Amino acid sequence: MTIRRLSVYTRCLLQLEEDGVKTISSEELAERFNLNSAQVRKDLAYFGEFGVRGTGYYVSGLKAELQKILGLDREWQVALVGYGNLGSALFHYKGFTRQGFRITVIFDADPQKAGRSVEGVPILSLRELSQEAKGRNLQIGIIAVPAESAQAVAERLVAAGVKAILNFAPARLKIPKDVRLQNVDLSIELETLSFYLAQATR
Amino acid sequence: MTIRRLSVYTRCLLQLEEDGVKTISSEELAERFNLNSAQVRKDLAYFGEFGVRGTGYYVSGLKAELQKILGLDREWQVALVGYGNLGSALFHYKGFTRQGFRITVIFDADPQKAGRSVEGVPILSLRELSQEAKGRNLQIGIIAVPAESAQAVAERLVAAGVKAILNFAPARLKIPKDVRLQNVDLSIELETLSFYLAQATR
DNA sequence: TAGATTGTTAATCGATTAACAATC
DNA sequence: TAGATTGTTAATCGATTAACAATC
Repeated sequence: MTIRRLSVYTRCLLQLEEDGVKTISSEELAERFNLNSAQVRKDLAYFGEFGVRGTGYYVSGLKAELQKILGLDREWQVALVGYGNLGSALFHYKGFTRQGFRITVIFDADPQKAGRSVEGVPILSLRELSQEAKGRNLQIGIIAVPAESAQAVAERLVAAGVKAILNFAPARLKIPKDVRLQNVDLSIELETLSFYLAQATR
Repeated sequence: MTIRRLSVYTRCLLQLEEDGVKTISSEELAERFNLNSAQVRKDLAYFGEFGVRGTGYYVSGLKAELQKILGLDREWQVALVGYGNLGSALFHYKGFTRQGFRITVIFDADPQKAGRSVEGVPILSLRELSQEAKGRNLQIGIIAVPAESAQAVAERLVAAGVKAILNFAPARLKIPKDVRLQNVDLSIELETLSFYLAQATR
């Protein structure tokens, strides 16, 4: 949860910097997100003494620190697996590139797609993932394939040396403990909403 | 958090039912998700006495109860706004329909798309959202448009009577308190991973 | 120095877990 | 009745918040 908040702070600081704001207090920062100022200070202080008593935090300084902590000060090589609607949407989403996430290779099972390339990024055959992925120094894998093939894809990504996986397939992946897995489960999000609606109409 | 877990339990029970399993104990259920059995019992007991001491929970009975609690025993009318790559991916994602979420209308700003229809669902002009949405009894809106237009879309959805919004745009939406908002933020997910990677390589 | 705001300690709150009487 | 497992109370843990000395 702290990390998610750091991510939110960072985006806010980027905006503040653009707006020409030089310093910001924990109080102001907290206000923007309905958080507690003590929580903001604690989140930040955990990673170092970034603030100046009586003044607050220097926007660009803090931004740079947080980017470093979040690993946003470097480029990450990302493999996208699955180039259907979702995969395509993720590939074209500009927010990723802006932050140093570089999708350098795409894999897809469809022979029609494999062999082509989009915006200079090659689409390779899914079956060749294991060989093709090696030597590319991939750190992150994004899984955007149907649930059935997700586990197999995950295993190949792990074999290719990927240490972090973002999974959009509605499947419970089993992967080694040293590989970090982040699931995005659309059904859970929708069901949270329908729970709320169901409660409201009773 | 409890609601998210209920959602997970439900999916598990569906699987168990298919597998012909009749009863399951909180212990077994907990094991599957690395949870504590007391937590499972507490989550369930909060909504009623669904278990049988000495036996556990009847799979199909509990499934039905949870579906009712989560509002999955009825159909929800969903409006999808934005029919780009992401919107299209969401529309074709079968997981939604399976659970009673019916996308009955799509809105898009592109005049090329407006007027067409996909799988019998009309794509209407975004500008007409306010009028067109009325009378359709929409309960849920999914926002899959660029960040710039997200706020305007949200306001129109609210005006059309939508009480729950699932937002994929990287924007902080301001909406009335009685409307439930669920954000899916892809950047935060990726940044959580890059934080982990950055830590690991130090 | 006076005012502002941090970093941090102590207090509070909520969520998770352990333990067990109730009961099938 | 004996064994199993629930629902629930009490204990524990972790995260959030309040308070304040340190200090710019």
